[in-house]
Parts: sequence; structure tokens; C-alpha cells
Amino acid sequence: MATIYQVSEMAGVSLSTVSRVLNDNDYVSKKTKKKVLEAMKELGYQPSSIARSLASSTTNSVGILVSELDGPFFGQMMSAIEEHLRIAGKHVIITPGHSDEKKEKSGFEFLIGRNCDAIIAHVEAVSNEYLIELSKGKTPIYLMSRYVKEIEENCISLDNVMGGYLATRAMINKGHKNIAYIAGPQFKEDASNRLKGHKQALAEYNLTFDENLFYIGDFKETGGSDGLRHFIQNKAQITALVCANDEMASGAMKYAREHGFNLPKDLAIIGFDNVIFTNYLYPTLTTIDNPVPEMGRAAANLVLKDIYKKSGITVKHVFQPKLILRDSTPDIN
Amino acid sequence: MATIYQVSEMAGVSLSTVSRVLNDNDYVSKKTKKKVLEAMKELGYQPSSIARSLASSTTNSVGILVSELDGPFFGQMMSAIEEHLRIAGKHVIITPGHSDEKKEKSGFEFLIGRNCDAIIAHVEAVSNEYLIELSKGKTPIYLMSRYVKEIEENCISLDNVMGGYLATRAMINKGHKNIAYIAGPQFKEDASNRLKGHKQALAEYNLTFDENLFYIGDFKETGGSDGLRHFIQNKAQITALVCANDEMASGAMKYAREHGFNLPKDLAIIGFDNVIFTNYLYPTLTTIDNPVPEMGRAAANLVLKDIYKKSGITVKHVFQPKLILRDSTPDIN
DNA sequence: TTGTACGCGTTATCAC
DNA sequence: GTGATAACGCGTACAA
Repeated sequence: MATIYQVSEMAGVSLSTVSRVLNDNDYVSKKTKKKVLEAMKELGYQPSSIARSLASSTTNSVGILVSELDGPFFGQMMSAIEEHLRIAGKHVIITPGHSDEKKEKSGFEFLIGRNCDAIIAHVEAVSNEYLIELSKGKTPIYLMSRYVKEIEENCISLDNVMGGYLATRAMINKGHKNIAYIAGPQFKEDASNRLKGHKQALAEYNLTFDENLFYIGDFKETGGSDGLRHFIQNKAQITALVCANDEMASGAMKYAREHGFNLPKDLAIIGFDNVIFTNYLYPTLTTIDNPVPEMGRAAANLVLKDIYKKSGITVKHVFQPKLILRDSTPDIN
Repeated sequence: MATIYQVSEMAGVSLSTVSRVLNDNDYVSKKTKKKVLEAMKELGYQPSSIARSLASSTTNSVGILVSELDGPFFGQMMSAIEEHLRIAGKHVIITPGHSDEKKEKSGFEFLIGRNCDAIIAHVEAVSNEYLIELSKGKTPIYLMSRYVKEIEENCISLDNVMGGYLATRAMINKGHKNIAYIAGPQFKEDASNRLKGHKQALAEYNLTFDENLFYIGDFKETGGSDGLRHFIQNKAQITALVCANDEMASGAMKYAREHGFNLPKDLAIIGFDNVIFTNYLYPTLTTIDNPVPEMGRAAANLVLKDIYKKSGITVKHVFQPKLILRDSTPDIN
């Protein structure tokens, strides 16, 4: 591997000069710049990112901490962030936190230990206090899908209350009155906010929140099937089911069909997130769109602006969900 | 940030000694080791991975090059690799190649430029020659789901011919004779091998391969719907549809239903990969299991063994697919 | 078993 | 504009 030194020798200039053309901006005469560039090409010179990092104490890498590496939701998120960052020549170091406090913390430590210039995290188990404390450290932290007031400038979030409201209101508008709700784990902020929205919608239309029509699932397919089973066993009379995310909705659909429901006639179902496969379920799933790709780009833009000092960037911090009507919620007669 | 130097000072030893306890193995007396360890704790010392890399010319990072960051297939793959590598303290740098030759090449360059100790790649567009040439470079390359004879020791692959064979044979065993096939892009090796298996099965049972019952899709949902539309428009009389992956099968299912098919009675469908959501489709999708997680672990093990010299590891290079029977392929009477 | 001294490839700070 | 020279934080022969 050719080093900056060989280049300087071949071009007949000093190390400093080579370093200058490498970092563009400085004052270098066009003539010498050209000489250096040619020498570089000649030698097939590739700057060492490591040495650069050591000297400049910046790694051009941003850490991404997500709950899972698989799953459509996180796939979209990572994809959007990576793509946007890569254009700027930055790279991502991804690690999963598995919605577990210890693992999330160790994920942060791992990323910080790798000297990431910044971290974009979608964490659910650690407390706000922990995050606030962490934000005081040397590595800037940005939060996806989470709003923490004290560091709101570093948060990109969705209005989940509104989303939950829209979902339930959609059912009400379709004429349903017996609406069951399968929530996500309540320690997760988005899950509890969606539930809040659900209750708001009920209240607005003078429907009472019934504990018998409420179940807390795990945000996975099993949560949906377990929830529906729970309602059936308790002989709950329901015509509509609101699920706090698409995976659970899909699990509920499957369970419903396996237990004699004729979908969507016997039971209207709505999900949340508008994950890709919702459109390929049968019936196609009505859901609430969660603009994950845009939010991912926003997060990337935030670090580009704050950390890498790119100019001309403005970012939106709070995004709005919207209702996507499909076949799983037909009009009732 | 405390450096090795401060630790040495506090512990009253030299830099080398600190370095030694840092890297464990060397000869250090228990007494001094303890002193050093205490000093480290006292100072909250964290070794700089960058300086380490510069001095040792190894980064403890392995590059992962996948086609897409989202999608269930790659999600599983990345997850398995990351998890396994992380246990060994290595981290992954992930970047997508989008099944495009230029992007895949730039992905390799990117990863190599980052001084990854090794690269695990799932690439589809670059040629075998390119990969062989690349393998001669300083960064070892490992291939997922691809077999290149010249570097077979670095390949982890699935017996796709067998998989294709199993899929079609399953249909034949169910009593079907008019079996349509929607293939994946034929420049992708797995796609062409699956097709080969399909033809083998047909031949074995004395069925002729009919161009009218053949369509090349894009491995995505649209490929499935486009393919089925093609068959319908050409008035192909089919009772069974074999798709070269699950996404296409799901797209075909959706299209079939939208066009009056009563599934699974009117049309039996089988997919390939056994991606998570196949189990939540309606009807649940019969498919060929692609042991992606095991293969991911195998790849990770390979670099652990070859690059990081872990002992006691043996890895399987070629994996076998197997048939997963579900509801989309009922017995016919 | 422990310490010395140099090298890894750049960036940054001064002079010139 | 350009060139020395000192960091950056650690690994490692080599010597002791």
C-alpha cells in the first residue's frame, strides 16, 4: 500500500502538501495540486481511514442501534439511513439491542467504544434518564421513534397518539362499536402512545374503554394470535380489532381464519406501520402509515448537519401518520 | 480519555507492560497485572480501537455486503452473522449492493477501503472472474449463497438445484401435471440453479418443459403477479405454480385471488426460502426451507477460524434445502 | 518478567 | 503557498 509519504516523494513535495490536496480546502497552487494528484493515481494511493481517524479523531462512521436486524420495520429504517449517509461518504456500524435494557446499554457502549462520530438509536428498554445522561458524553446520540423532552433536538419521532387515534376512529367511522384493542408492550413509548390515541378516539365518540376488550401483546405475530384467542375465550363480542402493529394484525388474521372467521366480513382488522407485506396479506390490511424511510432520512440529515457540518439542511422532528384503507376493514351494513 | 500512558504512570510500570495486560496472553506477573488492572479501572481507561488498528493493522471489523438492507431474507442473514461475530467481539460494517454490478463493486471498494479484516458478501451481479481476482487482494472475501469453484473454500452455499427439484417434485407428487414456473433473474446463480432443479424434476417424471408455462420474474412481489398475469393472458391451463422465491409466490397469490381464483383449490402454489411471513399468508405457503441463519453462522465461523484464528471450528460449506408442506398445496382429488 | 524505542499513516501547528 | 515536526494511542522487536 502506497502511503502519503511515497506520494510526496514522487511528486517532489512535502507530506503537508499532499495532506492538503487530500483534504481539498486548503491553499495549494493548481500546479502542485496537479502534480500530487498524478502521483497518487500513478501509485494507486488510497488514504488509510484508520490513520486518518487517529490523527483527526473522527471516524466518518455513525453507529446505528436498532432493536432487531431483521423485521420489515427495521429493515426500512436501516436502509434509509445507510443510503443517505453513504452518499456523504459516511458508513454505518449496525448493532441490535433486542429491546432489552442490558443489551441496549452494551450496544451503546460497543458503538461508543468504536469511536462512532454519532449514534442513531431506536431503543425501547433504557430509561429517558439514561439517555439524557448518555447524551452528555462525547458521542452525540440521536433517537428514532422516541421523544425525550430534554434532548428533543436530537429526536425524530412519530405522532403515535395521533396514529392510534386514527386507527380506532377509522373503525368507528365504519360503524363499529365493539372494538377490541391489542396493544404493544407498554414500556415501549410508541406502544403506550398508540393506546392513548385509541382511548381518545373512544372517548370522543362516547364509547367506553373496556378492559375485556384489551390485551397486551408482544408486537409479534404471536401477540396477535394470543390476543384474539384471549378475546374469543372470554366470549367477547367484537366486530373490529385494532392492533398496535402490523405483525400482530397478521397473527390475528391467521388465528381468526383458523378459528372459523370469515375475513373480513366477520371481523374487521387494522394494523399499524404499513410494513411492506401488509399489502400481500389476505385480505389486504388496512393500517396506519408510519413514514419510516422519511424518518430515517431525517435522522441521517440531522447528523450530517450537526456532526459533519453540512449546510443547507433543515429537518423535521415530528412526523405524522396517516390512514391507509385496504380490504381488511370493509363497510358494514 | 485516559490513555495507556496514564495507566502506566499510575501503576508505576512501563507502556509495554500495560499493553501486555491489555492483550492478555503475554508473560506478566500476577502482581503487576493486578496493579495495572486497578489503575485502568481507577482511570476508567478504554483502549482506543483506532490506535490499536493502526498499530496492529487489523480492525476487528468484518464487512457485510448484501443485496438489500431490508427484506426478510437479508434480515435473517445479517442478524445471524452479526450475532455470531459480536460474541467474538468483532463488529460488522454493512452496505448494500442492490444486485447491481457497479454498486456491488463500489460496495467492495468501500469495505476494503475501511480496512475490514474480511468481507462476507452476498453478491449477484459481479462475475466469478471479478470475485476470483478480488480474492487475490489483501482482504479475504467470503461468499454467501454462491459457489465459485476456484475459491470454494470461501463459499457457503445452498444446493439450489436440489431445492428447485424438491419444489416441483412436491407438485408432481400432489398429482399436478400442468405446472407453471416463475423463475428469478437468470443472471443470479441461485435463480438459474433452481430452474435447473425444476427441469430435472419434470424430466424425471416424463413431463416436458413448456416455454408457455415459464416466466422470468424479479424475485419481488411484482414478479409473481406479472408472471401469473402472463399465464392467464396466454390462457395457460395450469393447476400448480412453482415460484422461485416466497416474495413472488406471495405476489402471485394476491393476484390470483384478485382474479377470481379460489385458493388453494384452484391453484396450488409453492415458494422458496421459507421466509418468516410465509406462515402468515393465506393460505399458509408451502415452500422450500433455505437455512439462512445456519448459513450466516457458518460464514461467521469461517472468518472466525480463518482470520481470527479461533480453534476448534469446523464449518459446513454446502447446505441442503428441505420441503415445508403447508396449506397452499392441498391434495387434489 | 519488564522496559526502551521505534513504527503505523495522517493531521495539525508552526515557521519560512 | 509550502515544508518541518510534533502529536494521535498503541503494538512490538529488542534489550535488559
